Amino acid sequence: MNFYDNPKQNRREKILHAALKLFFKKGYFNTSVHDIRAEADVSIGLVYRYFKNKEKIAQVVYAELLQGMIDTIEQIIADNDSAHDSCRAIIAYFLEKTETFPEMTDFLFFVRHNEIMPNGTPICATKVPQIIRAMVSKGMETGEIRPMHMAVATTSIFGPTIRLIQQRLHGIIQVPLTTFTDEVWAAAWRAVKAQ
Amino acid sequence: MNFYDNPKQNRREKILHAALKLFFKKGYFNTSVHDIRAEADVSIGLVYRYFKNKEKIAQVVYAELLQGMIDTIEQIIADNDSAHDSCRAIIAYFLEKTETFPEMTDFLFFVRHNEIMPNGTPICATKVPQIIRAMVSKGMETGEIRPMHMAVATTSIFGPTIRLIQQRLHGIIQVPLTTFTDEVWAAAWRAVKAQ
DNA sequence: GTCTATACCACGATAGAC
DNA sequence: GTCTATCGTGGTATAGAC
Repeated sequence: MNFYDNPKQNRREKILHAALKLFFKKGYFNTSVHDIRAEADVSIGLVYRYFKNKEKIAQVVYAELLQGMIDTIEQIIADNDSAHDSCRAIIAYFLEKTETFPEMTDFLFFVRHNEIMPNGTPICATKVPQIIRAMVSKGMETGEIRPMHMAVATTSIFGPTIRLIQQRLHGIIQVPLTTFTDEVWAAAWRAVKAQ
Repeated sequence: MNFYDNPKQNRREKILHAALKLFFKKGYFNTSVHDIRAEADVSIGLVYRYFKNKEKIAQVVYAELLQGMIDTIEQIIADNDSAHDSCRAIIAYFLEKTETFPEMTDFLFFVRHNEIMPNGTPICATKVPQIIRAMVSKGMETGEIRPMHMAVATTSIFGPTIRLIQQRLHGIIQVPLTTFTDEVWAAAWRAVKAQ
């Protein structure tokens, strides 16, 4: 159980919640530890009792969000036996999460981790691309997906979805992304499916 | 003539050059005005003589980079008479620019403008999407592109390219993106072309 | 136009009581 | 575990000489 879906809310989780909320709203560098303290309604001393410094807060937020995404993606891949079905389910998950929990997709896809966490990320940021590549690679071997560069295949499948999310978070798109799930999936699949 | 392709380099342009270089390397918030001063080899007083504050520097950098991109895209659209050709040329331009001038695509596509420029962007950030939409819209009317939601069409065409750029800038992709131009274009076109 | 010196303050982080 | 009070630094911005 991660901090972001814990209704009990002990103080440590309240701090993480407050931090993510403010990072999303104002950005990491425009958010002071005092802001987090106030939002979480605890004292400044307590924040530093639980977390060594501000960067560490971001690292923990990041690690837990990422783990949640990895778990979901791995579960999806385990539950589906074609690349086709796995990809479709992952796209649906990304779009739906952006509507219900935009802080998550924003933080994982668009926050500049190198800038806010110069001292190495605990979990390798390339874990998700790795899992995705393995799944797509298998899809190519079985003949579902046409032979192409791995980088082109993965970005052709997920790039449109991620760009939709970016535009939605920027306010360029004003309707729920779930409206587009079927259509964006169909287009992505046309791009990569074997002839 | 914009600051970034001016070989003469008067002092104002040197400051803008230095700022963009450091924003790309360390990020806006990790770059102090003193850093910019040192990189441009001018005094701190001079920086503040030319620019009201740090945010203003970012605004000018942004406005000039964006204008350069808008000019190029408009030129491409004027030079080509099908959406097919225009899109291909724009994708080639994005990929090539990322190799020769990564600071540009990084700043325009992935910098969080709301965070570093809370006081309104001078040029509307949505100008490029507008131009793109008009061009794609025309392509739909002429029957080149299949009828679909505009947001899905544009992201299906350019999303893969933009995601490739993001991964390249993050070091996930280690070969020049121009390697993929033909392949990523072909895939994007399969996604949207009329049956 | 260009420089040096410095004011000012917000913020990250710590000390230490309870 | 939780709090209040406070320190020190780094960074934005200005003053004012040349």
